[in-house]
Amino acid sequence: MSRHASALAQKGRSATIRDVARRAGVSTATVSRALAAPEQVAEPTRTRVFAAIEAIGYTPNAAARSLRAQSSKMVLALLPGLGNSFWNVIINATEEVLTREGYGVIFGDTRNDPRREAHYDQLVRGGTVDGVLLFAGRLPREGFALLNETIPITLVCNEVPNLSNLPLFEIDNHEAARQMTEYLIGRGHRRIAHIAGPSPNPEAAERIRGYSDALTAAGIAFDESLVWPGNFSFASGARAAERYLAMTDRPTAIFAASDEMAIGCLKALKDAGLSIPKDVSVAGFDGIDYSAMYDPALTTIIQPRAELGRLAAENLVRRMRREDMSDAPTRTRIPCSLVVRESVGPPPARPR
Amino acid sequence: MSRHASALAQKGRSATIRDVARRAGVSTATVSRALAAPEQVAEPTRTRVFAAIEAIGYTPNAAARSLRAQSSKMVLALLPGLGNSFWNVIINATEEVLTREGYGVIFGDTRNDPRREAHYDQLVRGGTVDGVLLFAGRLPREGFALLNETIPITLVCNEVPNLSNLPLFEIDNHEAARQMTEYLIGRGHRRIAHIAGPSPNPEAAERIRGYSDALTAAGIAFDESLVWPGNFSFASGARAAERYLAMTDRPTAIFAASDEMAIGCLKALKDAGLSIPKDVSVAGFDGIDYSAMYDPALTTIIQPRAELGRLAAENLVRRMRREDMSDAPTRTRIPCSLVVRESVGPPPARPR
DNA sequence: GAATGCTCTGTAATCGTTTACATAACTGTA
DNA sequence: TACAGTTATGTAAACGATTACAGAGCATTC
Repeated sequence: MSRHASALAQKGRSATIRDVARRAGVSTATVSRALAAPEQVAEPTRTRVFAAIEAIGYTPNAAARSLRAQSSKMVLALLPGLGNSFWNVIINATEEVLTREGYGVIFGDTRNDPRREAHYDQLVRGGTVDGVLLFAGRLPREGFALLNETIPITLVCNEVPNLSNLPLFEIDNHEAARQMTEYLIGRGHRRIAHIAGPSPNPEAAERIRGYSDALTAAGIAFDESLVWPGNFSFASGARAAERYLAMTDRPTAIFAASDEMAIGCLKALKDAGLSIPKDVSVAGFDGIDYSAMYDPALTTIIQPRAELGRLAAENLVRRMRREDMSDAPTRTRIPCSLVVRESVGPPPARPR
Repeated sequence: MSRHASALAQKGRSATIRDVARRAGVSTATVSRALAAPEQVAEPTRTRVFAAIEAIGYTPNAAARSLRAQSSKMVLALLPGLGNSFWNVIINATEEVLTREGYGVIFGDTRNDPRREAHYDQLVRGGTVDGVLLFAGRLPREGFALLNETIPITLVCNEVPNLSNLPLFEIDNHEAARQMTEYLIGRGHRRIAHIAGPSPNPEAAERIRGYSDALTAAGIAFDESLVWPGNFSFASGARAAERYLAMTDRPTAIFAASDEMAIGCLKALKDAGLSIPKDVSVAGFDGIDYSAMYDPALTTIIQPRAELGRLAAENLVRRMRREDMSDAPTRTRIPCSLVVRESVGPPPARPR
């Protein structure tokens, strides 16, 4: 017996269910059952089986299991940029939930590259994954094979135009942006600029709408020239700062659609010798970890990122397990909060 | 024919190699060969096969392929904390390389949790992955089944005590820390504190050694009470700041073993009313994106993170492909650079 | 004592590929 | 013409699990 085990080890081949069955003196069916439904096998047999498993050091082969069971217990999480710190917490939370529920997670990033898109497409169509968590705003060309609805897909923080019938978890971007703008107005600002997110992004558009609606509600005319383009990056925040500095009739507050842009802008402003919030107020959006560490600490909207990730993952799990077959296009909006810190103050007294 | 295809679609079953073979009027072997080694199948046949594949929309089943080929084309990347911004760039680079080379990546985080460790252990032993990229400093208990050397493992930025015979890619932490300390001394500092990394971490220890060696070389006595504990987090940097503020005989410079600790410290110092670098200098380590955006911008050591990730991934790929069978324990040290920014200045003039 | 039901286990088909081996159809050469 | 050497294809056996079905053994019921 032990000679056999060592022979296995030498061949580099790992133990199979047959080896376990042989050692325990039962059939492979019994071993399989002992693992999947222990209550169905008699106590003495079960003990023998587990002893054999332990002795041989057996782990079921995932490929064989997937093949037979037609399910891989794997999930694909597709992000727009793996390196962005906004996603950190969400990634963590989803990984947490999925691992707990017995799923592995494959993280991916298409970057608009057709070859990468094809790669992830294969993963879906080849049955490597049982479900997809879509963080990426843009869908691989032709909408992926995903659309065939072969496996469940859940959207997180990113509405996807051609996938409007899928469950989506996000905050109310319109409301949050409205709230922040209202707050700025409340502090006395009337000329407020907005550094927007990338234009094809529906969430960015919602934030612009919230900003604009708040202005209108306060009787302030929406001025399109105060909406500056951005793409959520530091660099685009810095570009917005340049724009600001070049102006003669400067706004008294700048509301960025992401913390990274706010910080990029802040840094450029400070480098130009301005003092925040004395000379100009800056507000962010997202509530990434750094927003609290910056000096001045950023007044921003805190997205409950962990909760978003958790809920989306749980939704996906339920659907992969067919527990939740309601295919109603549920759009779940998690409440988020405005946190007042140091980067926003009253507008500077106007020199007359 | 098309009735058949739609029948398939209706059953929800995806097309198999048999369907392709039937449609193209060849055997499954030929289809398989057309895919794996096109030059082995005659031109007209090949065209027919590809036409059939296209028409049916066939993608090989990954589980079946893995089972038969005994390899999954998947890699497990184990990190200490998925959400840490130090890893972002490295994650990106490894994902980039591995995807390009036709591998999928599963990112994981054990968090010292036995259940999670077991989960990842299964992944390795069950053949879900062909190789492991180990970013985590600590190995799952008992050293994982990994140690059986069934599949290649490559270490990144983290020496693992019981895995000293594996290829490792990192910077020269001792040299980098020595260099930074030397720089601080060069700016006139003689009383320099060090916020250390977590104590079991070999890299953290190397940095302490570099710091200490530089002091000694400059004829400054190493003072153990100036080495403060930390764990690479903002919070531990802030705790170090408290310690500093409570001192009567304060050091003139603080050298943190990570940028996050430096920033946490900086923020606490500034909140206490100190001005950096006028009142005290602060240096970081790592060169994360935020280090350049902070105010003052952080003088730090820039780790070539993308290169580290790329090299490690390429090394792993070679070994998974058996192209590089040299099992020599190669420790590759990538050079890194000190970048001078704003957070370090000369020591303040001493009041006498 | 036969019929019925229950619990436990085994037999063998199946999942969808890959690939060793066999075969067939050529080409070229002696 | 026969034989060897190519080249292109097919046949069928794996890979390692799960599971429908069947059967054995035993207790219960009429």
